[in-house]
Amino acid sequence: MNVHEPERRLVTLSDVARAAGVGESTVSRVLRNQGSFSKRTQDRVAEAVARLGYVPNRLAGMLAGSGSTAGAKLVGIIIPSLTNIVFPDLLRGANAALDRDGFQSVIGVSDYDPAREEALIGALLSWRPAGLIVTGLEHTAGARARLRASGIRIVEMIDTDGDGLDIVVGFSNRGVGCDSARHLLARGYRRIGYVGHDIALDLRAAKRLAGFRETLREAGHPLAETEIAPGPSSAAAGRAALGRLLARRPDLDAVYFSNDDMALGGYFHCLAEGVAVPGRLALFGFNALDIAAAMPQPLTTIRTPRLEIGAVAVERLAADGPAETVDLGYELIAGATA
Amino acid sequence: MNVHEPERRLVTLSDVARAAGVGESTVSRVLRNQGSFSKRTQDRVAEAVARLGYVPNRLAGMLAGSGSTAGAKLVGIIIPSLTNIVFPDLLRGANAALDRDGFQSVIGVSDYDPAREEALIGALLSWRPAGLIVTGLEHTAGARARLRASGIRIVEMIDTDGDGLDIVVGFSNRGVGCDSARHLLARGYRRIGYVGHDIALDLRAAKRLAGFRETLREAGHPLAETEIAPGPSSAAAGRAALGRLLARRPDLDAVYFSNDDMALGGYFHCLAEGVAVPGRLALFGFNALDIAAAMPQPLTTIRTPRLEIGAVAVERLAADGPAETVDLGYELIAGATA
DNA sequence: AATCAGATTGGCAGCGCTGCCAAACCCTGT
DNA sequence: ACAGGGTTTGGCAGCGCTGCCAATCTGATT
Repeated sequence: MNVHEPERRLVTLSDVARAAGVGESTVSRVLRNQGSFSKRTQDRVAEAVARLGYVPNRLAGMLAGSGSTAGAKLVGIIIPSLTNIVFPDLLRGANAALDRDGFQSVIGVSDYDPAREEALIGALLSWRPAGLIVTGLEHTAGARARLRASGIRIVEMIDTDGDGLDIVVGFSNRGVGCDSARHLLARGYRRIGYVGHDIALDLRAAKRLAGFRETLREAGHPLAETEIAPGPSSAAAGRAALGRLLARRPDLDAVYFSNDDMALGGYFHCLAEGVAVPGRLALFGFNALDIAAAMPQPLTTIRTPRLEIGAVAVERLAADGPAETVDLGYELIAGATA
Repeated sequence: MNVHEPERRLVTLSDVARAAGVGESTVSRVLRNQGSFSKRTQDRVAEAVARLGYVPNRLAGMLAGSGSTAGAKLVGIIIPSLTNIVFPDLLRGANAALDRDGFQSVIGVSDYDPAREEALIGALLSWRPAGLIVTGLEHTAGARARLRASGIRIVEMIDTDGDGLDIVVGFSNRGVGCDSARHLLARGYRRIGYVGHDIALDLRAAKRLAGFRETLREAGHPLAETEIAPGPSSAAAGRAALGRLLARRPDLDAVYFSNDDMALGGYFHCLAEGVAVPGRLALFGFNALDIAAAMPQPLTTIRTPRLEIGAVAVERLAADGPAETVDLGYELIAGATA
């Protein structure tokens, strides 16, 4: 814009060194509080930093520091979506642990698209992170290859039903489905339906459904009917889908939802249509959203350790233990709807 | 771990150059698809990249590229929270635009703490981003100084009620409060209360309340009573707070909530206690969450252009227009609760 | 065959910081 | 006054990549 602008170069570490009358490495040591230096030097450096408004350049720092022990204090995180509150929760858990350990994070959102995930993996690896946290166990062959070739720590979170590349932190989605089914059976429900969202997008939901279905079948009361809403989960989708399901099968006495969003929508349908819950129809969700607990009748659902998963994922990345699967479990919340 | 491990150095650009039998700068040009090179060279480079599994080092790239025109394709984003779906939505909008323009983002979460925001600004600036997107207009003096000194583009999003540092993208929260009040007045409600969450944390909510309160006062029907739930907004907090409010003032005929989460909780309270909505009590929210539209009676609320705000924020960062305020407006959704 | 503009290409100096190592100091004890 | 062991310090070579510029090559033109 202004041709005469003196092309203000940003303040660099060597500017600080000059201003403080010390060497560059001394400034570097003081700023990282590493190695030894006198109090006097420290004060002079601090003064110069403040006076010049110096902001360290992490890019340069990480570049220079790489290759050696110190390494990058950076982790990449890939989640499939920001819309479902579950994933921001994972980030929240991870963030807390990240801050504690002085790490930074770079985040990628795959929109449930495996190809996009693969691309994101490449993008994040190019930051040379100390580790990568991805969601789920299913990845394209290319993604798997890249992760393996990267040579860094990998954490796959949320799902423990399958083989992981390195560290896996989560719980058994299959188990969730089984336990959900057992609960409904134990309460005496027999004509049970399922309302889900597009399962191609959400492999974990598919695993829950598989466990649920199998448990019902083994008990001799096979899943009576399913209704899949197109697109991602939402209360609106759940409400509409339950409507369609009941239109086809008015005899159902319980419905299992792919998650609480859908279940909440189902509950709204029941309220709107005067379907007594759980007398006439029982509802069962998944995730234990805060909002589900505030309903007039608290939703019966499964609490998943979302924050813990994020936190443990980061911990394991930082530590350098062996490859392993950490099952954080889940908890059935017996609400008033089933 | 393994002492004998050949200290596998990662593949670098010069390895690729050697493998492809071309110069480093040629590889660089091909990879960035910039400058000119022959088809044959391109193929050879592509082959070498694939064979060696080369992953470019962005750190080095950005370091080298800085100082010149090209500059960093990186923006920093600071939001106060991940819990409230509003902020992930902003990220979502920003992400879409970011991808389109080939930018990467680094995200910071301030937990509504101004001091933490200031620290995050420092942390993000050290990535030498092309621009920074922050939330709201209120920052500590130190934060403001750092932003100004950074010399990069700054976007403050969501709130247009005040002076911005550079670019401001959002809507008038004060206006939202005013229009909400006018709507309730127009519908004939006179004994109006307010249910909010900790306002020290959420300056935007405070501005809405101020506009709401003033409009009511001017109309001669001042706000009858307020109830502030401690902590962040949630359905549970809204439900409990409405309970307390009505216990004190059973005569209220309408309640304005700090947002839809709180309003949803309020609605649940009404359902649970048999308070007729809107006959006995009208409810008015803010944000137009998807879930609010799926309620048996759609919530009357205000739709905010969250995705657009994120997208426009990024666009303005990338373009280099003048400092200005972009008001994206909002829309009153007349539901069935008020 | 010589000439010339334009297309391709390679070499190399940094970008700002950290790691390594030698140099300079600072105290003791003798 | 001098050696010996720790504490501070500064110099400088990279980290891997891009920008700049000169060198080389290409094909068409004269």
